[in-house]
Amino acid sequence: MAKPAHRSYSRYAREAAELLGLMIRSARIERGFTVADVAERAGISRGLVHRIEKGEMGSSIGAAFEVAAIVGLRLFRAEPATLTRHLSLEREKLTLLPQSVRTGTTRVKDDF
Amino acid sequence: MAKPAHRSYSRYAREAAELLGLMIRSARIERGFTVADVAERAGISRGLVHRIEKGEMGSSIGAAFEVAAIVGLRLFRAEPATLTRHLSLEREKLTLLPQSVRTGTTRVKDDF
DNA sequence: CTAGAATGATCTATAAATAAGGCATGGGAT
DNA sequence: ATCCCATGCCTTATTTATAGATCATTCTAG
Repeated sequence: MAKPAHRSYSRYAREAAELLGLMIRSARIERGFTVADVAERAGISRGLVHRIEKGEMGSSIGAAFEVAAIVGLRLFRAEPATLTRHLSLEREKLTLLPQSVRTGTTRVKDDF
Repeated sequence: MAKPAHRSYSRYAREAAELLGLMIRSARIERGFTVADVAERAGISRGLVHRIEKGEMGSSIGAAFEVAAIVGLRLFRAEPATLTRHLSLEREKLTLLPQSVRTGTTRVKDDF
């Protein structure tokens, strides 16, 4: 049973999605692409590109990130060449972290 | 389920999603949250949080961004307080751009 | 102004995501 | 070492997103 409808989202999440959509639209227009252009190159429908640019929360990560890549938008302020490097660093960082979180026990809050 | 779409994604889009997932997982563990904790707070299932952390392309923008917000991850390197400001700037920028793109003419916009 | 084109919005059938639950494994604490 | 519990990974029913078509509107170019 999936959830009954109408999810609630935090303001931050909503604004982040809206900002992503606006940045995608800006980048697309600056590059002279139509919505249909981007849709075809991304292999998705025109309507979906439109919804992504509107920042609708239901669109998939894959579609949104693919569109962002097509219009040349850099996620995480990382160049394509350095994104892989960021990935490696993050993977390495994770191996140093505990692989499961134990609740109940006094969690160390000494973040650094 | 009759037509397996099997979408193809660019390497950049895939890596961006994976990086987002890894950063979410790092932030969650550093804060001492379990997957179940985050799922409950986000109002989604445990499995979905898990898939988001794995960087699966099918998960929704809304779920992923909500989880990111819960674990304290800053999208776009913007603080929550400044995200709204970024939104305003981006909206304003868009009003200065042409509101539709004409394909036929190679518009470079390098007008005089 | 007009014509053509891009955008925005709505509808339906279908494909896919999600929730919920269970189960196996592995890590962390004792 | 044992015991717990978080994680990871399935399956299935249901919900939701998506594709595709269509239409109205708005913008741009001429």
